[in-house]
Amino acid sequence: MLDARFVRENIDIVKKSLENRNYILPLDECLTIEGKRRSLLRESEGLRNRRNVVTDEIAILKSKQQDASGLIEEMKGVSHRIKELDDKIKILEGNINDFLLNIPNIPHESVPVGKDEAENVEVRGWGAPRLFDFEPLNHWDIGEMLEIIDFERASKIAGARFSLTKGLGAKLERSLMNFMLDLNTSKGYKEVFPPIIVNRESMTGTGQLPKFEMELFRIADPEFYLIPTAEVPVTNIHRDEILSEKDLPIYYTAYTPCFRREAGSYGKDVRGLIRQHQFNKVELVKFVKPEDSYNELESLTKDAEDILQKLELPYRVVALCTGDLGFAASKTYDLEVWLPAQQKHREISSCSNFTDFQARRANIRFKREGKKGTEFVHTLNGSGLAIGRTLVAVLENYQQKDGSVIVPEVLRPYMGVEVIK
RNA sequence: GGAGAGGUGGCCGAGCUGGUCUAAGGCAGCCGCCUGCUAAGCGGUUGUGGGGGUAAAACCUCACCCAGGGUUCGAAUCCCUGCCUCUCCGCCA
Repeated sequence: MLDARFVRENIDIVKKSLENRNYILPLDECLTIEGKRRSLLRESEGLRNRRNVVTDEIAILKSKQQDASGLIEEMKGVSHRIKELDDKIKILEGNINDFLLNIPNIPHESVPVGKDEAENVEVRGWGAPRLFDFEPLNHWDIGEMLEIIDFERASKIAGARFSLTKGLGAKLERSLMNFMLDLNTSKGYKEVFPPIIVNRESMTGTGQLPKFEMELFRIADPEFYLIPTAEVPVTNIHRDEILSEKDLPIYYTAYTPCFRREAGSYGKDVRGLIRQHQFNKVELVKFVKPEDSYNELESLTKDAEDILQKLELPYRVVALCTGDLGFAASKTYDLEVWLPAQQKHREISSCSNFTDFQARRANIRFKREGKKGTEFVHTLNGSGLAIGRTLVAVLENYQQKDGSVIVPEVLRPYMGVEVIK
């Protein structure tokens, strides 16, 4: 969410941002409502001031056994008027808030301007795609041949876009999870294991609600939501808190299952593990001081890249353009891993700086030493990494002609074997 | 699921027969004084958000005693609803 005062004082910046993101919102109308709200608020507060004064006078008169009926009559009218004004103000505030909640974050000046993902910019690459002396198979064929992934039974149990790993496949999933958590915690990220169903406030705090309800699994009664990413519970750890400057930066890493409706993606990636309703992911989350957040984005991205490098999987880093940038993000790097069967790079991590956008919604502030007042922290997060897609990348990149799969060096202590066959 | 207790300022804790509560008192923190010494004493000070004001401050003002409604001229205090915490019983991974 943007600050109402920021919007009214920087209307041109906000308009430019919306234009670059291909958004159309009636900003001027919102500003008119905001002006109206402030004038009503002033009237209401003036009357309250009057009432506070007169109420004390009434108390004094009564204690002296004197008549106060005139003042009481007057105050009846004043209180009535205050209530009228407050009702109007509340409606206007609701309108303004709904409006602000639907304004996306402002892209950083370094973000390339572009219409859609075709205009994203490759920043760097790492590793060379392996040369195969045979036709590489899709991961779902490898998985079924080795009997480590079972799509049919998963759809019997739950439905389409669910999967079941077993044997060394299940162990590979668990090994990836442990490897990533161990690596991340060795760099100072604190491991947390949060709730994976959350309330509406948490979803609103990180920006999933109210705009993206259709993408979430919801539990109706009582109302809860399944998290689409650990970003939600982990960022909300500090909702409505005032941190002290010396607490910052705070780094967390968390493994959680993630749940997504994938509404609107019918026909996309229908086979395999790429797009599932339920998948596992290890996430990196940071709370930092405003002046540090863009440097922290670079180091967070490097930390995610390091996982791919240690797994020796080729990838590239892409800076998202304004048209492809997520709602809450001011800047995002996607990591895309090379998948030989598809002959394509596919997203395996998305690292974003949300500046104060989530912090304002979730009310996460900090206090500087020796300074009055509070400021919003900046929040960042990135996958480190999506486990299902990493499993795909390992199977496809490490497959052998005989159908077996070599276990990456760094996973062998976790797997206990060198080859899956 | 049944029975009971409770949610007050950074923390502890009074107030809860409605009106100097602009919330006592204590602790902690900060500033100063005194005292020659890691102690004690004395005085002062301390939150958050909004509106106005200013070059920026100062300053003025409104709101905040879990949240949301209600009663009243006036609510921390009375009434209703919800959320959360704790204790006991039952059930359960």
